[in-house]
Amino acid sequence: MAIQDFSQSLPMMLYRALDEIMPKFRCIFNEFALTEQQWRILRVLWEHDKITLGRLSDLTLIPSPSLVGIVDRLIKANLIRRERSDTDRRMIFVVATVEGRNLEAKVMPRVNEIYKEIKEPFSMQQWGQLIDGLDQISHLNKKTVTNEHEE
Amino acid sequence: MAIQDFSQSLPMMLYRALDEIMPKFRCIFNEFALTEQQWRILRVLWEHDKITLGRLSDLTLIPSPSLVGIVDRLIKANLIRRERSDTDRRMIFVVATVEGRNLEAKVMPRVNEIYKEIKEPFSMQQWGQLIDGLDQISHLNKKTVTNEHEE
DNA sequence: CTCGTTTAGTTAATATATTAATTGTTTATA
DNA sequence: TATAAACAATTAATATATTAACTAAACGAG
Repeated sequence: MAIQDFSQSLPMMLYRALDEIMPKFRCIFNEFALTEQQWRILRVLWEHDKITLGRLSDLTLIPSPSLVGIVDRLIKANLIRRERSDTDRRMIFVVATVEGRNLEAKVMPRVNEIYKEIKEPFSMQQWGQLIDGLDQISHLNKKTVTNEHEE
Repeated sequence: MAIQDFSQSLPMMLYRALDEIMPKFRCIFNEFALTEQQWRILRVLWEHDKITLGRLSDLTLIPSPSLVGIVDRLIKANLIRRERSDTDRRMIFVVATVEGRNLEAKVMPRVNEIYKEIKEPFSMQQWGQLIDGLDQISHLNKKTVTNEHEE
C-alpha cells in the first residue's frame, strides 16, 4: 500500500536472513577458535593453493584494510603465511600452512551439516529462485543475466 | 556437482547482494552526515514516535551493545533524545527531535529513488519470490510459513 | 517483606568495516 | 629514460559487531 514498511525492505530482509543463519555457523567456528572472517579466508585457500591479497579480498568480500589485520592474526595462529611475489614485488601471496589445510577435514563436515539443515525445508525450485534472485541483485551494475541455477 | 563452491553459498550470496546495493544508499546517507546504522534508527523512529532501546534493537537489527554508542552519537547530533520510563525505570525510550523528524522529507525521496532503481529490472513475480525466500530463511527456527508476498 | 531470578541497559575487550590517505612498485608515455 | 599515472598493499581514524560480564530495577515464590 504505502511505499513500504522498513522491515520488509530488501536490505533489512537480507540482514535478517544473515542474522538468522550466521550464528549457527559462528558457533562452529568458535569451537575451532576461528572468527567468521578467518574462516572465509581459509575456505578460499582450500580452493586455491596460492592467492594474492587483492583476489582474496574479492573472493572473501573482506575489504583490503580489514584483510591486513585478519591475515596477521591467522599467521600468528600458524594457519597461513605471506609470500611476496618475485615477478611483481607489489603483490603478496597468501598460502595455507599444513595446520591450516588440516582444518578443512575437521570443519567442513560440521559446516555442511548446518548448511544442509538450512537448505532442507526448501524445494529445489524455491532454492533455485532464491539463489537466482540474489545473483541478479549482485550483478545489477554489470548486466541483466537471467542465468539458470545449477545444483 | 561437488557439494558446492564457496562463492555460490547462501551466506556469500547474501553478503554479495548487500555489497552491491548498500554503497548506493550509504552514498546518500553520507550527504546527510549519517552512517547506515544511524539512518536505520531514524528510519524506525519515523514509523514509531517512541520506542524502547530493546525494541529498537530488534527492529534495526543493531545489537544492543552497539546501540548505546550509536544513540549517543545521534543525541550529540541533536537528532534524537533519550527518555527514561516512569513506570519501569529500567526501560529507556528513544524519541526523534524536530531536526530528526525533519530529515525524513529530505532523505526518504532519495532513498526511494535508489530502491526503485534496484527493484526495477525485476518482474513482480521474481521480486516476490526473492522476498518470500528471504522471509523463509529468516523464520527457519520459528515455523515454516509459506505466506504470500504483498506489494 | 526478602531473597533468588529475570530483565533492560550498559561496560569492556577484541575483531572487523568504512573511508581516506600513504607507501612502495610498476607501467605507460613523452 | 625520466616522469606522471596506475596499482597493490598498508596505515590511520572512526564507527560498528561480537561475546561476555556487569549494574540496577522489577518480579515472584516462600
